[in-house]
Amino acid sequence: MTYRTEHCGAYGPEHIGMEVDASGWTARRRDHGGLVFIDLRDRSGIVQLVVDPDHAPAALAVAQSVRVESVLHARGTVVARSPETVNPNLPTGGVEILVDSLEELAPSEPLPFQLDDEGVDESLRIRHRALDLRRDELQRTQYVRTMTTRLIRRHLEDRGFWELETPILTKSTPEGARDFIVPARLHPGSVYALPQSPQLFKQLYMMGGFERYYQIARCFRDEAQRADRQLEFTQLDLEMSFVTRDEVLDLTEGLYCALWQEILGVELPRPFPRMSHAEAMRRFGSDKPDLRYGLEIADVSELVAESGFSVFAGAVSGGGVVRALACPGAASLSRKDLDELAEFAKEWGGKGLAYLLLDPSGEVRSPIAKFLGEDEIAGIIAATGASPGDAVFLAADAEPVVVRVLGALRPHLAARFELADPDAWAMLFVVDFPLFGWDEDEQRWVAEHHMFTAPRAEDEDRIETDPGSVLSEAYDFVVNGSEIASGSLRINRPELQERVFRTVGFSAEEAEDRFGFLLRALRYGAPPHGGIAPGIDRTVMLLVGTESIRDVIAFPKIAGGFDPLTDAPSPAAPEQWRDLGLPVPPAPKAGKDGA
RNA sequence: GGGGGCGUAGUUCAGUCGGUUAGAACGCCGGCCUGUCACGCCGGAGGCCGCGGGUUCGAGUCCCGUCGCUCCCGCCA
Repeated sequence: MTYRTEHCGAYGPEHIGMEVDASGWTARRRDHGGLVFIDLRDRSGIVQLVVDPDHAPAALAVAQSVRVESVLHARGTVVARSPETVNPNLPTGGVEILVDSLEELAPSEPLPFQLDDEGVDESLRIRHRALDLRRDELQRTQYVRTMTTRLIRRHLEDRGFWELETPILTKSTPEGARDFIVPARLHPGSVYALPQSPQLFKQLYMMGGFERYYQIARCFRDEAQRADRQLEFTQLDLEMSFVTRDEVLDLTEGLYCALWQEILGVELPRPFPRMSHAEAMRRFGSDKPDLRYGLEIADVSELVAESGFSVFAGAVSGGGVVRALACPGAASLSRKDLDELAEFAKEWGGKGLAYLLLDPSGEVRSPIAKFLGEDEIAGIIAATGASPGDAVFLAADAEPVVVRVLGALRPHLAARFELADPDAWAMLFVVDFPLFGWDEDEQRWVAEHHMFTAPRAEDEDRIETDPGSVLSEAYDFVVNGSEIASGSLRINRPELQERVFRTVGFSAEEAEDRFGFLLRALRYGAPPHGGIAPGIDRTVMLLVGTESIRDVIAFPKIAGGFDPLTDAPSPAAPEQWRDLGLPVPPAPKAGKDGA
């Protein structure tokens, strides 16, 4: 007894004449009354079963009653299809299995949705995820995912990395994202936290002399979800000792070249470009610019400082800037489109959006043209490289506002005018991030990356005197405008770590309380070390070309962190609360549909 | 926490200016059909129009609230 001789998709001419067992799901059934065709499907593909009553009368009754997605086991003979019945759209379409006997191993009820329906509500699909996962698209996606982690392991193992584990129940730390908290039953009032990343443990591995660590690590952040963010997600977490920034970047580059080569057959040009954070912000208004298209931002402050257009002149005299970008083909935008773009700019904090439309004839149309001198208009066109048919958009305000507005406008316009080549790959390392950023709400310096990031050696002496000017050894890996990985060289001397803690406002006691275990380890000789953490989910999203992280996670949560599959999170029983020494909360609000 | 979009049959959707008994496709159920591969043909069942309130002679349609889904902002070291 065997369920299958071959997987469904593996049948071909070489099996003709063979007596075989075939099992799988009923993908489709075509009942001709006297003759029934069944598309039998498994992970590998589809093979057609033919149930002919002249050949196997008993099998016909089974074949006529099975519903789609029922699980079948057939015995029969592989036969060649006659030339006119060959199906060229099916890899196995040259053959079929003439059924001798047919057994329904597990019937399926009528489906809550059809597998090939477009646009089925996602919470319904996730609720029936075992069914949904049978879809070709999700099968392929999970295969790319398994290929990705397999290649990662091979690539890193070949380079001396050890796959090492880190705790899931760990210590809650301040700063950064909200922690998921796990009450500790044996220590009433105390909690564990789920890791936001294995950051400190991998550093301890380096201090423990392990040299090269990696882990396909699940990370947890109790923050709002997004199209590309889940409460729990997977990172390739890696760390190296006695390493320089460029060695980490080279390794990352080599890994991604291997992934793209082996999974997509794409040869990525090396080296990947490296751009300073300051340059990225200045030229593209973003720390993760999409370099598949231009739309580069030009500073025209000097040009319009004395302009008759008071908005421009006023911005410059008030210490702000005027910057512009040219969008190809945008001269044809309607008044309504332009109003919407101005509205878009306001949503991002701008006061509005000025524009010049360059007609194909070369004539310039603009509500503000009458305030601008000929030379100003010519200068703006020259600075942005605008051509006839383009539109130039200008923002005038304080520099951070202008950067923010134009930085948001750039991908918005690129999407509107389909400026990004869908087949292009724009890999980029952004380097030289600031070490600190000023938090307006809390009125203090905060770590831009995280508190364990090393400052550049040449900036170290300004940590106390001018924190905002200190650049760090942090870097991001950006693909097509998405942040795919983030990393840094770490601090490896306790006194430097203490200086950073002080700068972000930690007292010595707080630092000791929160990160005593790190400081303790640093005191006994930490190697220079650094690493990076590429997002596995986002990498797979790129490889399969999806916009939604839920497409690459087998069992994702929907908005609000709810899991329609298991209905998690679910209320804890009163005795569970009591076990934890916690008060029993009031009954939760009414559920779905106000029922 | 805030803003936008969407909630009509099992699924995806249509539903005119507020007006008769809310439609289509697929699926489901029954019948016919021996070469289909999105099989075909005939027939049938299936609706608290998310929920609650309001306006109106009359509400799927307009208004308010609410719940759900979704995208975005905040947030995400």
